[in-house]
Amino acid sequence: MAAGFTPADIEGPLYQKWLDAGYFTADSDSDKEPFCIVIPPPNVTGSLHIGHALDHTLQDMLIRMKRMKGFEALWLPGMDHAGIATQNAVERSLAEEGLTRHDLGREAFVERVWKWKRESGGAILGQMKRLGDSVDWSRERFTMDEQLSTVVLEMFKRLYDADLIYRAERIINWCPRCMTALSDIEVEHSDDAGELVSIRYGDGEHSIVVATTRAETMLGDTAVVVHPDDERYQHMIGKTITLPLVNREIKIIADTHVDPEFGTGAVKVTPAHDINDFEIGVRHSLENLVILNAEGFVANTGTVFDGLDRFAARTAVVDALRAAGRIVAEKRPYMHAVGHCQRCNTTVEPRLSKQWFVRVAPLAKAAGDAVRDGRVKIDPEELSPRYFEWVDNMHDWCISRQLWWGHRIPVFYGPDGEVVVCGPNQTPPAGYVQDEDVLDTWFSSGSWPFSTLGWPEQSQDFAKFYPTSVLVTGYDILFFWVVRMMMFGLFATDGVPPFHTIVLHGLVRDKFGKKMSKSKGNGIDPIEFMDKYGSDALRFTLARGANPGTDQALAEEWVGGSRNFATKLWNASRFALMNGAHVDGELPDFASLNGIDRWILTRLEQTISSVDNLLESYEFAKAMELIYHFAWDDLCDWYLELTKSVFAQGGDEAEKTKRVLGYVLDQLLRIMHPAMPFITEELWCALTSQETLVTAAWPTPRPDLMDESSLTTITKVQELITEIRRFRNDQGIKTSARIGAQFVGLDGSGLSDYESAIRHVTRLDIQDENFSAKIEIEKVLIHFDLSGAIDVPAERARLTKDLATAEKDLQTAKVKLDNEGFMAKAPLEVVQEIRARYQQTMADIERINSALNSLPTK
RNA sequence: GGGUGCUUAGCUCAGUGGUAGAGCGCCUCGUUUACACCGAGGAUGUCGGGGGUUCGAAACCCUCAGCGCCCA
Repeated sequence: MAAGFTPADIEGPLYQKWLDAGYFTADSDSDKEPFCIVIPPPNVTGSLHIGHALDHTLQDMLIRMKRMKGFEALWLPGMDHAGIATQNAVERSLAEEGLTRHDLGREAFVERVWKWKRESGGAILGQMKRLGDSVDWSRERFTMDEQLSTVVLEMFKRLYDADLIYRAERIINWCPRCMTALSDIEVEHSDDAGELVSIRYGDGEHSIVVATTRAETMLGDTAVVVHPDDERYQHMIGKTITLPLVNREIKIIADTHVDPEFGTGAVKVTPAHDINDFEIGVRHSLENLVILNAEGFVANTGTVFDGLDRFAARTAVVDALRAAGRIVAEKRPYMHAVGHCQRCNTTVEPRLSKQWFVRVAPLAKAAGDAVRDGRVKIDPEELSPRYFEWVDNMHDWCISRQLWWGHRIPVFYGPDGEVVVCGPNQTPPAGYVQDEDVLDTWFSSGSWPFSTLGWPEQSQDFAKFYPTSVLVTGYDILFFWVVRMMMFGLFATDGVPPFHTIVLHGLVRDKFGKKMSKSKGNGIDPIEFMDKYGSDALRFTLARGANPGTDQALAEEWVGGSRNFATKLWNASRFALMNGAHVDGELPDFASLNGIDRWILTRLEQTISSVDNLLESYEFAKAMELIYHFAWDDLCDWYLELTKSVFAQGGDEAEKTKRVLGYVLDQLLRIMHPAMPFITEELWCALTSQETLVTAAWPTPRPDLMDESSLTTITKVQELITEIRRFRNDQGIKTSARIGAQFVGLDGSGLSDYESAIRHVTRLDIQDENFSAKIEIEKVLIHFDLSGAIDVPAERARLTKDLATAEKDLQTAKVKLDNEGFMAKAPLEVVQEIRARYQQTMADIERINSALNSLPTK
């Protein structure tokens, strides 16, 4: 084994070895119980960011553990085609050649996108290999694959036939730059500085003041609305008023939707450009005037503003109103929520247009019920209100996208407006023309858990692995994707939810807990960290920070710390092998082992059992914490140190310890493997001379290897050693200096078996002399050979400090025991514990006092 | 505006009724053949403020303050 651990030397070759051996390839023919996770498909244009690294680490941990537990484990990889993002990317490269997609035409453009995908898409797949993802590459899927595209047709047809897809003229979110409709979730809201302008409509008695942040929309106003009970406007309801600049008469209507307390209590209504106004318009049969074209320019108003873009028009309209004396108030900046296109950040325009929609009410209800009645669990449970809030209030889903890259809507229009929807293998009547638009990307990724497994065919994969087991993703895409999979899965497979558990993790933030963003420049590149510290270190750091459903801060130092941990494990294994640790068959008879061996085996059993429980309940951080402390504290700091004297003495005792050490490492590496697959594989193969840890068995409980009493005994040994070290430290004795000492009373403490181990780690030699310095540590009297040079003040300070601590503890216990309420009402168990603590502390105080009194006075 | 979290050591975070914890950082000492990416020892908290429940509260309830997220 190399003296130092260099991740880069082992990671690539090990991953290749795993691929060559086919360990990750699932067998749908096997008798093993299935365990399946489908990957949240990353965007084909994307690369691995730190959020993926976290998401994949957790999924890989579950998959690797289940594989070791003997499940037929399938982790299915793939990507989505990211309609808008991909089309944007290819259009950008076309623009460099001075071309637009229209120059190429639809067919050539789509071919161009495929070419781009082959050459530049899917960079993330190689990065997943760096991370060690144990995905089944033979089953890799892409949402634009032929099979998955067929599923899209099938789903569209079935939903349409079930009256769950319809076409309608509605207000949708329109991106004037991407030139397409967006669904609600593709719009991000932020509080922006805008303006609030109050405008007087009408004159004198017959006038009303309305306020707006979008003055240009007044060109499309078709009404002013007030609350029916608002006394200020009673005389005007039902009349008309003249719209300034346009000189059009618009109605004054009453609707309870208006909040009379807000502003003037009167609201201008632009039904074609605002969702709330649209709904009012429907209730009152108002005319919808579209005053902006697809590019966001004012059009068809017959005013001087035609041809201005919407922001220029806003200024121009306000100027014109001001000139006409119609501006009552102007407030700038006025902070208000503005929607932006998720992909290009352009301000989204609510726009009336004809689109295809999914009628979500019944689907969303089914998705909500599946969680409500417990068929699907959300972990952690505290996040389910967010899920319910969404599914219970979901609006119909606009699925049309005015793009060329994606699944073209399988609807054909006849010469007389007939509508025909074609499923797979169906062709439209002659002369019918297909809808120009494509479907939202989420429409295909909503089918991901079953489309990737071969549905609607009863394929072997589908039969074996559907429903999948758990879905692991960030809580931030609960609405984007998880809800859609739930709706589609329940619909497509007759009420079978696509997974039984949804595991939600949080976001990775910077070291100060701030959200990472391009503008702040505080982003973290996982590849850089893998280069510097190794994949295992990054994975362990992320897993250790993954408390259920909560965000985690990540700093380079933390990853460095995990690298240190990996190195520690490497060195400990090297030490073990150098000392002949090995694994061969069963352990020596447990009862014949010394207390130190029994202790480490007991601690190992406890650790295995807790780690298993924690991983099974998705408590990744806590599991990693236990592993870290068992490996570093129990194994390295104590067990390896205490066994050094055993190895030094050799003989039968040492032979047994070699086997125990080998066993402990073997088991530890197994439970660490899901989190740190590379280093554990390397070390385990060196230790056991076996082929791979990837398919080795996960540890099962071994109550026969537990001895609770060893915990108490070794804790006493540890306390004694710590006290001796403290004494040496306070006395200024060098760690390396060997000094003479005699132990008196080890027998009485039941620690005589450990004398040589204690002497070894505390570097105390036996000398058959009478020493002047006598120090009592714990209950053991230790005579030190300090050549008469004991540092009395230092020792007095040490003991005085101990005394103060003990007295404080005594006081705390005494207060409780003197409290009648406590004695009467506290559980007997607790009372006994406090009583024992009281007696122990009394004894300590006595001991310390006696030690203080025996110190020389000068 | 509606919902929902959070506030514990210098920093980032665990801790759902019984003597306040971890990692990193900090201080002192140290090359004792696994490891200086290390070892040994040490310091550090009116658990956001105020009330209440309880024998006992960081934890449960009320309230105030500050910060965050989601949805309007």
